[in-house]
Amino acid sequence: MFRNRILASLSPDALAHIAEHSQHRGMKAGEVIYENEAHVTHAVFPERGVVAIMAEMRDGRSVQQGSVGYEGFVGYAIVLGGGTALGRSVVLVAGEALWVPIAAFDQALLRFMSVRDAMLRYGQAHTIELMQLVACSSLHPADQRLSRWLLQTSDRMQAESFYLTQDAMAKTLGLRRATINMICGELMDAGAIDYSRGNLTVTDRAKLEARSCECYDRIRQAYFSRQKQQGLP
Amino acid sequence: MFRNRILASLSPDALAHIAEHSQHRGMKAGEVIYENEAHVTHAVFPERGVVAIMAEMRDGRSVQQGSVGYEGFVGYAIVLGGGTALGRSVVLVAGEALWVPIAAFDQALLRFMSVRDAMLRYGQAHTIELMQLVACSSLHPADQRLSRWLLQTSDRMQAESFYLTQDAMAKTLGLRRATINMICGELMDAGAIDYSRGNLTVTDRAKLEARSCECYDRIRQAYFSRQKQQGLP
DNA sequence: GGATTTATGACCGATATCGTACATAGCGAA
DNA sequence: TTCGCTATGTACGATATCGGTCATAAATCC
Repeated sequence: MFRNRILASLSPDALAHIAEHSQHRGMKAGEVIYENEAHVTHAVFPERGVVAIMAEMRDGRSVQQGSVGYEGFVGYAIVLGGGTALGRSVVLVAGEALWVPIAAFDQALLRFMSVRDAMLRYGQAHTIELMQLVACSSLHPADQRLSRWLLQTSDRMQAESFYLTQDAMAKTLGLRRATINMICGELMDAGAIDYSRGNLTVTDRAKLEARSCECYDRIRQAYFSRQKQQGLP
Repeated sequence: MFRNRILASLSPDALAHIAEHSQHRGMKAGEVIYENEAHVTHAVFPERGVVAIMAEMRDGRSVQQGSVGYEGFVGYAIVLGGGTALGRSVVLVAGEALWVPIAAFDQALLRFMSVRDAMLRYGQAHTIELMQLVACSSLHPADQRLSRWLLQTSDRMQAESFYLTQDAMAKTLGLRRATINMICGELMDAGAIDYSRGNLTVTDRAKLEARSCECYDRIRQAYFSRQKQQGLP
């Protein structure tokens, strides 16, 4: 039914309620969903494609603080009760998403246990991801971080091939394009990826995992293998 | 009554319920509160001192993923419904804390709106902090990060002086002790801090702010902006 | 088909940080 | 007091990454 994993996990009545009030929209690459601290009007559940949450610094440099694909949603601030976006969300790889108005979403949170459970699960995975990313970007060299990030993006795309320029990768990882270029060359020489003018393919996932840091596995586990949860009022 | 800002913000009935079932304990520097993924039995609200949440990598390197002082608590995993610690929490600067058993805490969450509100507020601030730290550790040089971190630690201590070895700072920021030593020298030359054998004093907060990155302000705002200034020294 | 834009590959010197090692000063214990 | 431990200051070469620039190939537009 829904590719989005959170939506797919909801009980039928919750899903019916949400779907009734929502709409499907395409996401074009580069499109900004929310500016940082913008008023959040919808929870956006990607069905396909990847949204990057970006930090933009005063000096113009930027770096990704997290990303969202079919396994999550944009607008976590709603759950935290803030109402303003925690970062700048930009479409990194084009796709489409379900836009759920905040009123319908809040009501669903209130009414359906399956929605609350899903939010707790996502909140936990998301928090673990953020914590691991703090460590990763402090400790791990650029080639390992890029390898990790390519694997994560491939996971979130549920695809081995997608469109991404070196420039986009550089902005995302807070590195220079020249550095990305060099590492991409190494990864191609190693046969881990194939790359040409934005058309990126992960050709050998095992090789890419070998070149990435332990953070990839830890984050993947946070999203894909923690299931025990308890309900919260 | 309570120095801990979360406890201080609770309604009298909630506070009475929590205090009744809890106990005060000292925290010695170096003491481990929870190992990573350990079973969480208490929510720990520091009254004084600072607890660091550490990531430990397979190669033995470590780095701080966040820290907790009088403005927060250790055991956020409880709120997320996980029950297992999200990182390794270690006492960085000695102090004392209120230990609230998980049963009493869950009950308070269920029963008192003020507890739920406090958790949402803290969750939001904590999430913003993590996101900013991801950006900071990707983009900002060691001297700015150390300056930011000293300011944050001073804030969490509500004091200008505290005990911290260069070795502890190095482990915390994921840098070499030699690097810390160099930067501390610069900060002392600039008159921003005073330092000798672990006895650290922030002598000129303004100078330290000037040398730190914008991340300090952003994180401080996340924790302190929607409340009255709570006696920052 | 030619012009323009986009994305790349590559190069330079500069600099921040690393890994390691070693010598010394203060401090507490015996 | 003397000893031993802890914390420090410092030095060296190695390496990763930066900042900036330029040339070129592919794609796109007219």
